[in-house]
Amino acid sequence: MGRGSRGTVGGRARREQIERAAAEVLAEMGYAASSVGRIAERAGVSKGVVTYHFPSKDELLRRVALRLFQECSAHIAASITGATTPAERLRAGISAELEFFSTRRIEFLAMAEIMANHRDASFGHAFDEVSTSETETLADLLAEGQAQGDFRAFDVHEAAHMIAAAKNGLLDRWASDESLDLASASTKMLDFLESAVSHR
Amino acid sequence: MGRGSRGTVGGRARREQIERAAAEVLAEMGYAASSVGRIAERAGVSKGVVTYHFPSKDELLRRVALRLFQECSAHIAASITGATTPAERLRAGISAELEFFSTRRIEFLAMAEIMANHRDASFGHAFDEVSTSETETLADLLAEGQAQGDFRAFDVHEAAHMIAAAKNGLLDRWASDESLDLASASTKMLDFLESAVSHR
Amino acid sequence: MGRGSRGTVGGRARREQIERAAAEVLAEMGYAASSVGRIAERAGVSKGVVTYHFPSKDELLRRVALRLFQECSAHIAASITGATTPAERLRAGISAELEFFSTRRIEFLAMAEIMANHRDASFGHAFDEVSTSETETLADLLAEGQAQGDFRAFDVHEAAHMIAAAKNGLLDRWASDESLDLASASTKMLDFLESAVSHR
Amino acid sequence: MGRGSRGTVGGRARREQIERAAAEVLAEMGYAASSVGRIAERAGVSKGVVTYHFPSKDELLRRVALRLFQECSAHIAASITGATTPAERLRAGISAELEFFSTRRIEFLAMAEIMANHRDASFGHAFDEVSTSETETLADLLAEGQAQGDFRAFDVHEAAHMIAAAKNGLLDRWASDESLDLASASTKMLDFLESAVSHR
DNA sequence: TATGAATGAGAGTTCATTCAT
DNA sequence: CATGAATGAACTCTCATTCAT
Repeated sequence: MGRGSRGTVGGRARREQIERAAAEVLAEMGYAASSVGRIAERAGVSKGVVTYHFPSKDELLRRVALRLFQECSAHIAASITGATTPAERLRAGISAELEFFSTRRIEFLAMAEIMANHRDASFGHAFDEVSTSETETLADLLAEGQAQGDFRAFDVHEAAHMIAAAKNGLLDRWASDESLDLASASTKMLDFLESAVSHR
Repeated sequence: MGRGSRGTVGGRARREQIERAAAEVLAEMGYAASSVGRIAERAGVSKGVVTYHFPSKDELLRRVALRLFQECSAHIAASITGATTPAERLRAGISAELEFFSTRRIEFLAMAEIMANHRDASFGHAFDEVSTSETETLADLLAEGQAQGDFRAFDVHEAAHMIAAAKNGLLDRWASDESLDLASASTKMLDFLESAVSHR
Repeated sequence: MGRGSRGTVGGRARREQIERAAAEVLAEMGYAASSVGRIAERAGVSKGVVTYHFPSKDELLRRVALRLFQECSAHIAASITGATTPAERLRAGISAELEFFSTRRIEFLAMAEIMANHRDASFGHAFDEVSTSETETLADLLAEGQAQGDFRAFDVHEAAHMIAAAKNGLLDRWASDESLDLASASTKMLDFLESAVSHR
Repeated sequence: MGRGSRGTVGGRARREQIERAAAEVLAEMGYAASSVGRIAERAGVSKGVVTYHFPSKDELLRRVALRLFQECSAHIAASITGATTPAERLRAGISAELEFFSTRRIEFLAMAEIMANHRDASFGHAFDEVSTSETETLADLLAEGQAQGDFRAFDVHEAAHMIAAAKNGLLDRWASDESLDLASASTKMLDFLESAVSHR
């Protein structure tokens, strides 16, 4: 603000256009090949535009990844509303995440590239925190289920990590194999997990 | 005669030294920062030495990753010997893998960097195949357990993927948090998994 | 937009400046010593500028050589207009070529370096083809002269090769000895050739 | 002498072996790709051997080229003996040269690569001198023929250059087209040249 | 705002040469 | 004599960034 277009309406549109282009290039060509020039070319603008709208390439990538993250979180939160029991909320949350990404494949692949390669101090931490809070939420859910007698006894923290890992593993599989039926695998996984945490 | 120094005694030592240096740089600075120059510097030799002993940077990284892979596989195979029931073999295999990597942290981190970032045709596939065969072995184990009546009914393929994901997730956690008690977490995970697959 | 700066006005000027510098370096220092860095230095710009304006070093050299080639061809074509008899056209064409290069010594030397050293598939062939078509044109001219009774009988193809060789030999001599009087030597050569092909 | 094997019998054999390998590599891969390593590999020896037997790569190449030159000169000299008239000596000399190279294609191609690319002060001059003396010998021959009334009047120096150029042009053609019938083309060329210099 | 132009650092790789063994 | 090892300079090319217009 003050200088440049950051904050104006046209600026926002440009930024989104560039972020979209960045996601496409990342998904198709990988992190190493995702140069500013290539992104600009994909966006149909000159290289300078990218530098103008983003303080740095790192910032651009950070935005691409974080935005998807946030939208996903919002989607999950909305989907959990209405689920009452811990078991339902568990299913709802994981289903929502997988469902969300399944409609945003390119951005998901881009985010994966960024997270895998971006060795930036302040950046990695951001994701670590998100993933930590995700696991904690999960652990709370499991503890609640145990307290209500729905779930059997186990270490809720380790279990939370494992459930998160199972979900991420599924996303990884889907990332390298688009033909994988995410919905079906998701159901199977949730069935397995549910019986793993429940009294039987 | 020939190219490089493959086969000689002094050459082997140098190569190992360079591979060690490469692993250190990869673990500490990440894939992007692991230039040939930096690796040579770390090894205390000139840049040309690296090119002399390895046909290319890719080959060097491939060796670093594959060697650890193979050693790990051998360790697991040796550890499984003696385990008789599917449940025991499951525990033994996963324990062995985690135990193995816990003694080779730097190389593990290096391998993780390489696997995540090396977008090379013939190379990435090599890892895909290994991980596929790992999952298949796991699935076979689960099926055997079901056949023997030790394990309850579930989709063995999905379960195999989930178990592999849980194990990899644990390694990921340990990768970003050295202080994590791998042995303890491993036990908790295996306990959870065991009761998840068993009749109760 | 797009790659490089092809098409803009400022870009064209820079490109010509760089091509000029490349020709100078090639002429003075030879092919092997004509690195991009040296060319940039001679042009008074940074190394990156060269890569910015030309997709590759090969392309730069190709342009330097081909442009001179084309200008020479145009000059010859223009000079032949007005010559009616085969003997006149022969003289006119060869004179025009020698005269043209005599005003472009540096570029000629550069082109010679490039043609001699550029072992590039699609490139070397381009020159082979041009020289082939040159010889064929010459052979046609000789055949026409024979048909009209101006020239005596001889193998037109071999003679065409020989005439071309004589002309190229003269250029070679001039290339290694700037003080050689190209015009005078040219006249003597053409006199000799004329009486060689004519009835006497 | 004193140090090393220069001058010993075994040394001479090694040197010839290396020179042969160098010629092969030059002919097959071109000047730029003819590294010491590649030459050593082709010779079946280690890289150090080359450096041991030759003070430098340049010296090696110089030897490869000059030796062929000298052998060719000797062959020509021998072939001229017995030819009495200038016209016969002209034919004999040129025929001998073409015939000589036709039996030494690889070395000829190597020599051509070296002469085209070797921009070394003292080296280029050596060839310039040889070619100058060749032309002078030719000019003397032509002058002698004119004095004896065998040849018509023309500028002997220019004619000598032209004849040399025609011969070199023929060799150039053969260099880039092995299937060219050197003997037949040579005869046609000599017929043309003979009638060009003779009274008719 | 947007552009093309320019920069300079850094990448991987090749190579002639030197040297200890 | 011969070797493998090592060096360091040079090469082309890519790229994030800066800047005048």
